[in-house]
Amino acid sequence: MSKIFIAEDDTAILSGLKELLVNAGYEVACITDFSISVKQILDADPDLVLMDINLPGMNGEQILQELRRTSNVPVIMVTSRASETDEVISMSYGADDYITKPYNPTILLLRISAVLKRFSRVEEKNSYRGMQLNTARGTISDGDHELVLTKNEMIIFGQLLEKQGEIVTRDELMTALWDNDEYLNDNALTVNISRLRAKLDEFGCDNAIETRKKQGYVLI
Amino acid sequence: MSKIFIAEDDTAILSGLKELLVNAGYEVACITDFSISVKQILDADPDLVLMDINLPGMNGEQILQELRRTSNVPVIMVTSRASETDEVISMSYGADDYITKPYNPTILLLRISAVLKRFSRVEEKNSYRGMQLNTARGTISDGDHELVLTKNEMIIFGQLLEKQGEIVTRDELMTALWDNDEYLNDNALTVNISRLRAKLDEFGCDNAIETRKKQGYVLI
DNA sequence: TCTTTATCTTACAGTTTTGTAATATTCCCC
DNA sequence: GGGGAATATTACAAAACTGTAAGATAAAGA
Repeated sequence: MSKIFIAEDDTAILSGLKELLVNAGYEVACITDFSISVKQILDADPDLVLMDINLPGMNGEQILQELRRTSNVPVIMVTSRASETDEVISMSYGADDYITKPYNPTILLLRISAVLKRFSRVEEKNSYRGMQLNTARGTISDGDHELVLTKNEMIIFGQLLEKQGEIVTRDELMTALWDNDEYLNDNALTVNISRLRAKLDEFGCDNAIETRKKQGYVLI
Repeated sequence: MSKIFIAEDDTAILSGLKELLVNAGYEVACITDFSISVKQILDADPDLVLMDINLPGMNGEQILQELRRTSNVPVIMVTSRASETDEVISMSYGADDYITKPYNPTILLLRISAVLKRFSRVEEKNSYRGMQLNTARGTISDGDHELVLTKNEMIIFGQLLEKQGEIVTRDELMTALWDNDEYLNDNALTVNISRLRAKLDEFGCDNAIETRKKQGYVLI
């Protein structure tokens, strides 16, 4: 369930939005007092922010600019401006979509779902069987345990994950591993695959990598 | 300079778009014959795709769906449909924005620039001083040479890069490195920083990491 | 079924990575 | 400017990583 933060000071509009989103199955957080701060948003750690461009004190564009310094959370701007150009300008500040008031509930929900889907598309590349892949740390974790992969294992797993369900040839893997400039024993890859499999098995991911003889490997 | 692929079969519209985009400083690629295929787009390797939703043979939504199986390249759909809902539905297929015909040139350019900016925001996190950081491979490359970092070096560099220009405390770094469950010699971090610095220096990035005594480190 | 070829496993050794300790240097604060 | 804490450097040894080789399986084709 995705959490949506609503940055809106008009209580009537706010409660309308809240009801709409809760009924659509979202978790909703909103500003607690009548001044919005970036800290409030960051603390709530939402999956998406719905922000009125006209907020008391600071305007939405400023908030957005400040938010963008530390976060990439998707933001949809709610604007009452008539000019299309103004809307696009607000997007150039880093918003991901915008919608004009008065908004059509169905369209708002569709836009929210589109933005969330677009983002999960970018991020889901880093997950496998519900586990999180942390490329910078070279680990896979399922919340409880963490599997540490070596550099070679990471490269192989990364290649396989990028094309999960599809065949990755041995050549592709060897190029990714050794850049082909130094030709290594053809078996080196086999050994590395074997080691990765052993680790994945031990971690509970049995038979994650399937061999397609004469073709390559597939991450199931 | 960003490369934009135009998937449009109407030659009049196509040449109009082409002129507009080239004048705006973009590099333009387009379909060569009158059937568009996903392969054509992938081969051109564009930074953004501008696609008419009504294409001969296959419709734009199908192309988009197929494209999305192997690529995350941003796509703007050009649609002539009147209903806002239809537009949003096309977005739910994985488009990143849409625009209705007849389009306003200024708005089209603004949208293109917004989408490109949004994407570079997601991706630029992985670059430093014009060099590309490849977390999966554990390397930094400037096109010519490649610097191979060890796991520890990668973790430290990753943390610093994520907050480039801001102070990262020693505690944060130690948590990232060792998760605090095993308390290590406080000096272990210092040594690892020292090693990372040596490598960066050797690679030509002199004084990339500044010490802020009693506060932490900053990646310049 | 038999042969051939692709892939797998295991053990080993060279190399790299990494934490420790001892010592040196830097910089804050009085 | 000097004492002292924070940070750096260096050398070393243990641990982890990785390619090689030799032999074991497994699958495809005849």
